[in-house]
Amino acid sequence: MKFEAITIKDIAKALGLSTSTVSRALRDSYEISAETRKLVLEYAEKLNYRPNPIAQSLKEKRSRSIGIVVCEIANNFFSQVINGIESVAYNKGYYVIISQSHESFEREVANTQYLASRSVDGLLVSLSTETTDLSHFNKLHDKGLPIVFFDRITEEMATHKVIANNFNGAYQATEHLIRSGFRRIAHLTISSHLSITKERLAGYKAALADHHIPFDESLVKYCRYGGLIEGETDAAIESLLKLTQRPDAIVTASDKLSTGCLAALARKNVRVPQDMGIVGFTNSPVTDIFHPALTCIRQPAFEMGQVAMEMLIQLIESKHPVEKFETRVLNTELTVRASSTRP
Amino acid sequence: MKFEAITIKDIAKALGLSTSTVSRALRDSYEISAETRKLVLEYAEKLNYRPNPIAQSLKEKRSRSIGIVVCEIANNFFSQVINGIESVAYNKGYYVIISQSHESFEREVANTQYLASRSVDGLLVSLSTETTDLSHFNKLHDKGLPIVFFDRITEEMATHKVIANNFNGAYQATEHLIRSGFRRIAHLTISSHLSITKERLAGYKAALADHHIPFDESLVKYCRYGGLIEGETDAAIESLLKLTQRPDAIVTASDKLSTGCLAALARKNVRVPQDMGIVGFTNSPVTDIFHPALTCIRQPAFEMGQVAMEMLIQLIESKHPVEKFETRVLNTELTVRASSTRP
DNA sequence: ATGAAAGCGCTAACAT
DNA sequence: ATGTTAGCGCTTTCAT
Repeated sequence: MKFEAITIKDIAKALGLSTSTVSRALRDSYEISAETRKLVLEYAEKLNYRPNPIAQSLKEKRSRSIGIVVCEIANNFFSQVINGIESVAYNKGYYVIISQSHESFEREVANTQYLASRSVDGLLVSLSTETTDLSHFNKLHDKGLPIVFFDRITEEMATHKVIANNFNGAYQATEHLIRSGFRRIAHLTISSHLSITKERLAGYKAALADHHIPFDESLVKYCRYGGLIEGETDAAIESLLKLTQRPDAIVTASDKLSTGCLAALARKNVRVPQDMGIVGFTNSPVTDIFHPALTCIRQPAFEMGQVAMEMLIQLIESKHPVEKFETRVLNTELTVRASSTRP
Repeated sequence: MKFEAITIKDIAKALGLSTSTVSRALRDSYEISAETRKLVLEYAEKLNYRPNPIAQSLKEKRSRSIGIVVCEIANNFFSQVINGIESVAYNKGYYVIISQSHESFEREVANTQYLASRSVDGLLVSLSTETTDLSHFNKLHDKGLPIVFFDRITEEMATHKVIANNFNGAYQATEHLIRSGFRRIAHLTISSHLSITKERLAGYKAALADHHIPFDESLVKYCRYGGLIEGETDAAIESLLKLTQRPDAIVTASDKLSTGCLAALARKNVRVPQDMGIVGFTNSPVTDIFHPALTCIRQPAFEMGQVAMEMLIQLIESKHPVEKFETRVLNTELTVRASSTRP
């Protein structure tokens, strides 16, 4: 009997009404007298009555809460996305439950299951790097659970999606390096089957092609766990530096890879930008105090969260099954700093 | 009828048993025949039956979930604490619901209320900078909801707490600057009534005193929102630089203040460490690539999360009301880098 | 060892 | 306009 919370029953008893009348008054039903409503509302207010969301969920099979499935919150990009999601959710009266997979497929599945069993009204998902099998999402989606994918999306499911313009971002980054005089540009990126990896790789290749620089497979290094694992980035950088034709610049595809790259190069006494130019995808708020200040591609993370949440609410609150799905593509932004400026 | 999830009823019907028998078999009650249990368990397994946690919560008034109340997750320290919490929670079968106050008292209250109404079994709390009134926690605590405070704690409530050794951390930071030859050391810190602020200020003062440096009130600058608000840090740094006796070093008390300070000084063309030494409290994983590399006091954030969660579980699972409370103090770690090294 | 039934807090169909 | 009642999925007391 932990919380002697006030229930509808208490109010009903005190006011000599039935629980249903109280419930209706609280829910602002039309078939209620103004008088009774006022009475109930005032009394409820006085007692600071709060409906028990658990009971509501059990009854209504909905919870006015949504689940987020991401790999990490200790990550500038994702924590900013989450803030965007929350800003919309808060205004619309939805609660947000965050879960982290730590890039583990197994954890992603477990989290998804848990969220579903908690009757979340919808899911906002960015896939883990290990995920190739989508059946845990597909099953729920088929049963009618609204899902919106963001950032790391999949083509296998027909639903709303939001991504940054990764192609353009990588294109811009690469082109900027080329225009700054770099010629042998490497690409340090994440797991090869993530959507963002493919999109960024394509942008990188396109920029090279448009500037008549031949694509060299050996200059693309994949970090399966995006630098999350100890030594992953160092190993990749090491192998780039060992190439007989060492690159003179790197486009890094994620937050952790960008910072990991700067750190690894510093350790190897490779000077940036003199010996190696860098442009990185990152949403770090402190790129300007890096050594050197990091030229970066920034994703509109907060906005992505907002858009994703709005799309999800649209799906949740739509009267009719939504048939037409949209993939919103948000622009990235290049900020030039010292790390890509040829001396 | 979103999730046609299998219920106990379905199993009962299919097996020609009553729901109570099925429930007992599932819960491994002693008063059940081995045969029936086996039958039920196998069938449940086959159908991939999952008990509905919402129904369980409603019934049992517990949820095997705990709530986290923090100001921000887009913060190295807190996201690391959360990871520590999760690591323990996951192993012990607890689910974690994270809420952010964004340093707003109102949001903190709303979040707390929501978590409580969601029947969380306990709360892990780090106070918002605006919070002075603790009645939202006190009411719940009085009703028996276990609460453990971490980092930004309160003396007003008798319960388990975990903090870093903020006094020592600040003492070490200050003493290190003194030993490095700095003499006029400022302290850039957070809201004055936060526990961490007081503890750190005391450590700072003690180090000055022990080294016979007079304490100067004008060298302590408070940022109400810990640098979360635009321009807050800049204004504080500005006012330090305007002093007729300008400081030659600063001890910064938080992540955002440390990075904000470096950025502000760079903008003002104040060279670090030549014109200004810096030691900062921060859990940023990238202090080594800052310009200059930042000497810092690191808090054992992950461990703090683990300890807090263990304490909370102890409270939750204790058969008898816990009477004896503990405040665990975890050691901080000073790492010396360029920002505090007199040239 | 098993079943029947009540009840957690709420909503809604069905009376009146 | 209001009350009665059933039921969401589960656990648990009380019968048998």
